[in-house]
Amino acid sequence: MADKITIKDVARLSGVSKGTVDRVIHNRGEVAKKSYEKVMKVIRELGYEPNIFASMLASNRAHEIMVLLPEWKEGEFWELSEGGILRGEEDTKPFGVRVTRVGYDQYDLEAFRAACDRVVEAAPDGVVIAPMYLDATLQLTGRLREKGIPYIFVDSRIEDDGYLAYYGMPMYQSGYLCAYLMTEDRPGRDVAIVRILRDRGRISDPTVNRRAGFMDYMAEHCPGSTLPNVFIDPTEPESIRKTLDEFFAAHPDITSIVMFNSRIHLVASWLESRGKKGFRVIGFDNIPANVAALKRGSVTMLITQHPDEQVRNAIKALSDVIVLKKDPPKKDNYMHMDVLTRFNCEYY
Amino acid sequence: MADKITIKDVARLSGVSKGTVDRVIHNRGEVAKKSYEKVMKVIRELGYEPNIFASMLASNRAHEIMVLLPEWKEGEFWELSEGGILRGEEDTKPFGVRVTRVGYDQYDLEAFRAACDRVVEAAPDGVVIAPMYLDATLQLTGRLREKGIPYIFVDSRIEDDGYLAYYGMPMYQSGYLCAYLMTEDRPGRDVAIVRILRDRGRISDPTVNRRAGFMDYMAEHCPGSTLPNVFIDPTEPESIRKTLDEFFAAHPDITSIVMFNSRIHLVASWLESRGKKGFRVIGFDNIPANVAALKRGSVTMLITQHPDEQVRNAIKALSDVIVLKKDPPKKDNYMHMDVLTRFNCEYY
DNA sequence: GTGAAAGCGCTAACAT
DNA sequence: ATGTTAGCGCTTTCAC
Repeated sequence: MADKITIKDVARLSGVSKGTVDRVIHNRGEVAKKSYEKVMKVIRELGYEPNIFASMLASNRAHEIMVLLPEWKEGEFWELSEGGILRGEEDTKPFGVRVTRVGYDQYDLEAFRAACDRVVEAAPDGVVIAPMYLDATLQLTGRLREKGIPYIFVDSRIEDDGYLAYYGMPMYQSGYLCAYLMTEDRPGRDVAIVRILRDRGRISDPTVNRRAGFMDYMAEHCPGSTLPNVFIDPTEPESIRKTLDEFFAAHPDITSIVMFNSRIHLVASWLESRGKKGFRVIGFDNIPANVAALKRGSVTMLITQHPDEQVRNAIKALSDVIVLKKDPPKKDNYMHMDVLTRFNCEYY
Repeated sequence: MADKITIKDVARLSGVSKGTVDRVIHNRGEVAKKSYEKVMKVIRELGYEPNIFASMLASNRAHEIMVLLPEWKEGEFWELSEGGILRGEEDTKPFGVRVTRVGYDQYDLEAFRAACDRVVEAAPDGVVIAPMYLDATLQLTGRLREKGIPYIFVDSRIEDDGYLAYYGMPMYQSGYLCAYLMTEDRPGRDVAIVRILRDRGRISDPTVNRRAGFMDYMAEHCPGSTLPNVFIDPTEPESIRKTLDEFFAAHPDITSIVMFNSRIHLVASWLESRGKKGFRVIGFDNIPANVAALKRGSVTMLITQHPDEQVRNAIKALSDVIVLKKDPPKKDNYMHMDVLTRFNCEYY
């Protein structure tokens, strides 16, 4: 093994027993201040590092990480996170970590609260949270902090400085990038912004910042372009057709289309059904329907967020802190924004 | 802990001692066929899984993974791999794995051979190889196989089916993608292909396939474009200027430039020195000079390969096999090709 | 060919 | 408040 210094050495050199050293290491109290300091000094001088194998073996204790994410139906955005849970599980299983999934209906505040209760009750060793409701999340994190349970945010982040880390996408930047990709090499054109009728309930629309980034880029670089909005209702396929028919009849010159959430495939379907070609269509997130449309050529580019990597990294980071007692990682981690086209989407 | 079945249980139920069970598990021989089968049967029935903590603790043995990569100067392509070594080291250190770097001059066959010898002599538990010379690499892998040492290729791969895995970029596809990005939305134009005078010695030019992908895409989608080549000598700044001056004087209409290796920054510098604007310039690899040019706007896009992730994944995969006795991973792993623009390059 | 036994370094319950 | 001790599950001599 790397280190030869054991708890026994520390005990001998500080003139106490192994038991006392163990108490010091784990802050279990019941130690005279004097011994405590003596032991700490020796540990520092010797550069003692505990042997996690021996530790795990002796304590014979499993750790649990809970992952609090929205439930999903097949093909939806949050399904992408599933792979991250699996990978996170694989990464940390050798350390005796069990990963438990707690789901909730993201449109139902009470469901979110109930899920939070389940988490607090289970008192795991760490929690990964995709925060959906501000107040409820704050209540949760408050209770976790009381219990000394570390938590990491993914997807979005709330104003709460007790979190161990955050893994997410720079939303504003993603909108800025999107505008660049839309207009680079075809400046001066108008762009249709397709939006959906506001989601019920969710406390805040995370795509607001993305839209802001887009608008800012356009204002700076393409001040002449107009950017009409059109609203569709994703739950009403019939109305989508009608709405888009009317909109594009009224704007016959527009050949650039953007959507800031993961529903660009709806636009792609409409374009295909109307036999429209030559559009530049950019959307977000590599959900299966979007990738399929990308491959068919009815979506030009997708900018992706990788909820799977966010979750995987979050689980790994928690495990490192809990099991290996590593120092907390970098707090705010902005993941890469990948540009997918039909010719590189296979590899994500 | 997850499993409650220990070697003791297995021993009891198969009517032998722990010692014998251990011999069976590790194929140490010295076991009567009869006992062997009995033990195996019980292991299977009980679903026994060894406790790696206990195992690591008792054997008290460190593992070593050697990483055989080209040496680099600051800012060069292979410097990017360094981060991957570090991350791989972090990932596997908790398992008692030591990662050792063995460098060689990639332009010197004898240096490569010497590095190979050093690896074989050290007899590590696993090796990561960026194969530079076909024959010498085959000799190395032959010797490793004799010793039962697993190895993983990164960057490129040679015809040798004994490798445990390969992590690399789909070169042909990357050229295809490159052509798409170059011509999408600006079809029909000519493209200048800047190449460097052939590298000394390296057995094969890995960008050959990339160029083939590019040419194929162009032939299929832009048959009218001509694609003149111009050769520069990266070691002679003065000659680069002269060569490009002459070339673009002779081709005044060309505003699209591509390079298939990591030297696109040389073109960017020339464009800047001549005050040329409005070019579409695409190159490969996010080495610092290229990223800087991207940010300055003199390179339009970079397609990146991520040698760091390749190396990191390779180290992790080896460690999993060596320490955790996991099944060998998926053999051929093609990494994502990322499209970098000035607005998302910060996040890689 | 096989079993017995002494650890590996740490934890935790129990003495003191 | 501190020392002692019996394991945790596996590996590895060493006898037989």
